Amino acid sequence: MAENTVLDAIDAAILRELQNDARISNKDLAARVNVAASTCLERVRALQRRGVLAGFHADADPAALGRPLQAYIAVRVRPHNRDVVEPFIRFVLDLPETIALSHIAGADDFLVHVAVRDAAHLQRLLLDGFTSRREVAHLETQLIFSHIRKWDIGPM
Amino acid sequence: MAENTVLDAIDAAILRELQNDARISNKDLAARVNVAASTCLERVRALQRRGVLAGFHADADPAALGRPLQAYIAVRVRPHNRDVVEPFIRFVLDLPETIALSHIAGADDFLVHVAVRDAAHLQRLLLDGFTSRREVAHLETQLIFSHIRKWDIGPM
DNA sequence: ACAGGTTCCGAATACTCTTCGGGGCATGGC
DNA sequence: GCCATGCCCCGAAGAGTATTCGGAACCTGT
Repeated sequence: MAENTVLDAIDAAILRELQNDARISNKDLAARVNVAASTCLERVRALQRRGVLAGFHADADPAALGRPLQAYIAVRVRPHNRDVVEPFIRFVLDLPETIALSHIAGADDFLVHVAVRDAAHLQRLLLDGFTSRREVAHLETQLIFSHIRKWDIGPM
Repeated sequence: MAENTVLDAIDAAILRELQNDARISNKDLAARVNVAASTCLERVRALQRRGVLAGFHADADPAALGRPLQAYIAVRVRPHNRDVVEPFIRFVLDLPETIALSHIAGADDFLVHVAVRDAAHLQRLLLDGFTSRREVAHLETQLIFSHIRKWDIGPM
């Protein structure tokens, strides 16, 4: 199988199963995709080597951790150069409220996905965390009613 | 330990380790958090029962799957009522390009996170997938330069 | 102090992981 | 056609791990 082609049927099935349940035993995984356990193990390792499988992560529920409110914060950073942007990224990633951070093209420069306790907590985060920083030129906050992440993405 | 309190130190450590590597063996996990394997196993199951641990998922790299370009699509859906919104959500989640979908409060109604092959693919998705639908009143697309997801979120 | 409840541990069995040698099958050269 | 080569796959078996369960230790309120 060439390195640059899409996945074959077995790899795609392995990917699907592991995205669905990363803690499945290798034996059960092998049974689901109809190969021997040893074959399955080697294919999983190959997928990791190729970078297709980037990692395995437990999904913690922010609400169960006392952070039931989520929001997107769109941020414009001025001036938008490396010396300003890189410390800003580090700052955002160090915030415990941050779940994800995107650097985007458009009117806004960053989209920060946060999970907080309540509206007061969000307000404090915006005022003390963001608007107090000099490089933050503009903020726009959108509450998230619901956020659905599709776990099983595949080749197209 | 009360059900409504935050996690104790051991649970927090288990959560951190499993978010970091969901396929760690129970024995290694127990060693890392300094409890017996049997204790560790029971705590992990309790965290699942309590809903703190919502699942375990392999993280596949969209770029390695031939979809190196990501974007946010902000969508306004009119009329914004249940009969229109629910089919729209199903439609978006069924698209293979979709990675995540947020229902948000603000000028826009939804934020769709997609991964595509290239700009032409994105254009086709927007024109054929979204603007051709009658309930889609407005679209705004932002390319994503980089997207960083923080895997280890914890109690605050 | 003691009863009741909870949490933790370690031993033991059942089960799983992982390695490794070898078989089968496609591909390509001659 | 026929063999050599490389690739993928498999099963066996020892090493390692998961899981259960009985009992010890520890709170906590009376």
